[in-house]
Amino acid sequence: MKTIFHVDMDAFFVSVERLFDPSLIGKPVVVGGQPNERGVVSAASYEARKYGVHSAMPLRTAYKLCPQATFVNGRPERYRDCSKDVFRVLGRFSPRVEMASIDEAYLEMTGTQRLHGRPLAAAHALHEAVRRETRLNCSIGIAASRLVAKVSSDQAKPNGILLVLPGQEAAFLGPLDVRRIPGVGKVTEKNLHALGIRKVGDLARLDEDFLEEKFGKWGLALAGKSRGLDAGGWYDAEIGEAEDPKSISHEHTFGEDTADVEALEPLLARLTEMVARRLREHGLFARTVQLKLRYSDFSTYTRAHTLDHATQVDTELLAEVRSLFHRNWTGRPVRLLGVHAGALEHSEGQMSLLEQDKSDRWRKALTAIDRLRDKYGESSVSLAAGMKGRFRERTHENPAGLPGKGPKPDQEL
DNA sequence: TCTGGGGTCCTAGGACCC
DNA sequence: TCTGGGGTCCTAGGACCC
Repeated sequence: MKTIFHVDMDAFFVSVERLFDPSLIGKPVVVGGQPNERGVVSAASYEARKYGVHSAMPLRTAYKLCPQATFVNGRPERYRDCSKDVFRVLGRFSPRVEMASIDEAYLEMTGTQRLHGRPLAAAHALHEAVRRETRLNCSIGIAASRLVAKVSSDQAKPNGILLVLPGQEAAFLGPLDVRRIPGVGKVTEKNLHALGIRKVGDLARLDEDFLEEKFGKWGLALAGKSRGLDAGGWYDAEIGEAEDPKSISHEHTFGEDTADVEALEPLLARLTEMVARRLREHGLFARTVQLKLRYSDFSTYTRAHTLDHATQVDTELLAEVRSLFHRNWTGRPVRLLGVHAGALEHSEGQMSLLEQDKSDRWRKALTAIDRLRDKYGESSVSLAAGMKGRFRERTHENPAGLPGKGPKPDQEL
């Protein structure tokens, strides 16, 4: 019988912010941005949740519900650093740790009894080690499947530990709302309610054929989940087997919608450069490029193109992105632009010797540029011709968008 | 309510091939 | 040309997660 831990950090972003600013402790805190900004809540403290604030809620709504809350901009680097600290602690409890997101992890604890004791004892030791070494609280769910471990950590919140004994899965899940099952969101919940299915137990009692008829493949998975099974896909994978990403994307919502090409083009270039850079970091090449356009009325369009060879070169990707943009943009004001790379491969695929040589030289040049950007900031080198002299992107390192130390801004290759 | 940004997985239709 | 059927690739969109 397997023993799996699901470790979930409590109000992670809020807790990290409180490490840096203890005056936030005990107060309603909203992480995600300022109340007058476009954006949504990334995390809310328990004090703010009392007023109905929750993650994914528009910031403006959160402000109406809880104007006395302190609104904090998210600082992803901080969260990544803290996440790594947590990961290091977890690594001492099992060689098989998988960060499922920035604030949650699965641990394969099967066969660790001799080293760490029985599951509950190990969980208490882990909880204490995390608290002591990161000053952050977490909740831990223990079960024989990923699914039940995850649901039980959720039930254990905040700051708790919950073990579901093998054989007790159905009894544990039965009384819970269907919404507690990972993968059941607003839409599926509504569809299930329409059929009179409200509790996981209702789901478990149903015939698999009925669920398959109503929901297709998803219905079968649902039947398994209602019984606590890790049926299908990622759930069945071994814990801690790192896989390559399947896609890499960046998108940005403008503070105000714009139809100004002098704003749209440079953003496309910057998003593409960020995507290309991450492709190189992973050693991956993209065969499909996708543009995302969102207009003022929130209508959203994606347009993709598959290349004849995979690439990680900024200019090749940008040429495609720009072409997609100009073929599809209606000229109306744009709310959001996004660049997405998919069909990722480990090499460019078949190429002539000449092309290969060109590609190698590109890779070397771009990798050198990546190092420059590490040193001097994202804005120090740009391939975006559209940016020349007209547009200075503001960056973290260079908040005023001014030319700084190091190489001249907007240097072209 | 006036709706971010990074992902994953699934569906469905059409093109194309055998 | 009135026309089958399966497999695979490509594209667009949507549900869902944190």
